[in-house]
Amino acid sequence: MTSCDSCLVRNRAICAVLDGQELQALNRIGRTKSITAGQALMWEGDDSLMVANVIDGVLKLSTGMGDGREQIVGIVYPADFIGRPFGAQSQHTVTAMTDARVCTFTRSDFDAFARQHPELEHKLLQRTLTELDRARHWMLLLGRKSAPEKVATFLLEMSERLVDRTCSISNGPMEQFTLPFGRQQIADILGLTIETVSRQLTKLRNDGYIDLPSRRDIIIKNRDGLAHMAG
Amino acid sequence: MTSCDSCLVRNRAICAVLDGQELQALNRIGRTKSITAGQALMWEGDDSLMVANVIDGVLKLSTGMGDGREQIVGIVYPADFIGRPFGAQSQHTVTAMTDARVCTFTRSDFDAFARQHPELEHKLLQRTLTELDRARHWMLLLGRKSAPEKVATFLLEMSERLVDRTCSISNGPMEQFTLPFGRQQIADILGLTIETVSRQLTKLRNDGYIDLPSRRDIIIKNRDGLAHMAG
DNA sequence: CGTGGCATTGATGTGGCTCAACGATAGTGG
DNA sequence: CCACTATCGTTGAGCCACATCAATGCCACG
Repeated sequence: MTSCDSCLVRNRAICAVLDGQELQALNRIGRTKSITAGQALMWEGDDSLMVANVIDGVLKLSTGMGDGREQIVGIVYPADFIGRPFGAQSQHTVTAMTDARVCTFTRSDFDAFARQHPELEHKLLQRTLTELDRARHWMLLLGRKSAPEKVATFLLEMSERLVDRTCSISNGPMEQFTLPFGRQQIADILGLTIETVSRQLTKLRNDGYIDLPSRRDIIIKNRDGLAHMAG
Repeated sequence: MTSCDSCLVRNRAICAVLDGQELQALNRIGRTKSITAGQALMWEGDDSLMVANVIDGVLKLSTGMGDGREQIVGIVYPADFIGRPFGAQSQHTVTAMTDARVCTFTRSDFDAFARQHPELEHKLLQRTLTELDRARHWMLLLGRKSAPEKVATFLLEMSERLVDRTCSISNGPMEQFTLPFGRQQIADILGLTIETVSRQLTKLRNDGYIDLPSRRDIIIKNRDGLAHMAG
């Protein structure tokens, strides 16, 4: 049995506010689960039956439109929380973009536990407020930014969010990183087509703002330039 | 002095979970404030110094881009909560779209009160989760829908949200309603230009989906048709 | 050495933006 | 009460950014 004590995200997930005894209780109702890249964990419109903490890996939240059109509405990293507590339905699909491990709870178990632990609810509230701010800020990008602005914003955002948090030595954004997803998914994040994303990236490379050593690797060569372009 | 007992939104705002005594305590730290249409209540980037409940009126949450580009990221109705508790900065501007009344608290007062009343925090958490779902769903519209789909979706959404909640007799969407804002603001909600909004509306009128008796009034004549068009 | 799944690149089309003129409506002051 | 004006909305013409359609290139895999 896996113990919370050895959990990789012990100090960063919402569990961080719990003491040893509370953690034991939470541990009893939790269950770690491994997912392979591409696999979905829950579906838009389904009954909300589970929630989870991400231990390892990157997942996407997405919503779609009958015809194939899809919009990625959130990206979830280790220590983030997924699922919809206190609600009947999942409003979006959760899919692993890399192999991932999550610590799952049935929603009813989690809801009951949370209601008995105000500190946990408070932490969850803080996270949710932050996510709401982030989502709303992304709406500006989707509604008002041009393709070059979108791509530049995206690269900067990624360089900040993909910082390897296990290594707390060098904080601040990274000048070099590997994207956890392909062009189609970048397009689905930015509300563009795959071709436009590709063209914008090669343009940024040709103009000396970035390098593209391989399909999924990015090197930022001119952060200020990108920031200026991001609008 | 205004008392919570006579508050219009007493049973729908987050305060609904508080008992008489708690409400008195909250009443002591709150202050009602009137705002005229067009006036801003807080600004993007400012220190988060106050939070509030909306008693009456409609307000917008918006974020902008240096040049004039603006995106409306939320619309706030009576009984909704505004502001950013437990955080240092307002992430968006709050502006009244109609004359409005709000019940304000300094952020520090509210934060302290909330931390002592888990039921209140729980209610706030539920609201925030719902708002997050709503914001993410709107991202699909902004990122992936065409102009006709956007406008159709907007009209349907408005007909559901503008239901006069003081009159609880006829629930369900309205076939006739008055928008609390003009064309520019519709454009800023949908990520379009004013001209495109205008054209789409007159097209919907010419095709018999809606009527436009005056600038701000909408009559829905073919809800199913609109729903189909919304994608 | 194929084969299949991405990514890039090019050619073409078009939806929505831009720029500009005009019309309607509400508010104002004579 | 009506002319005057400011504001807002509509309509038209033209254009451009991004989508679409199509071909080619690049690896990683068996």
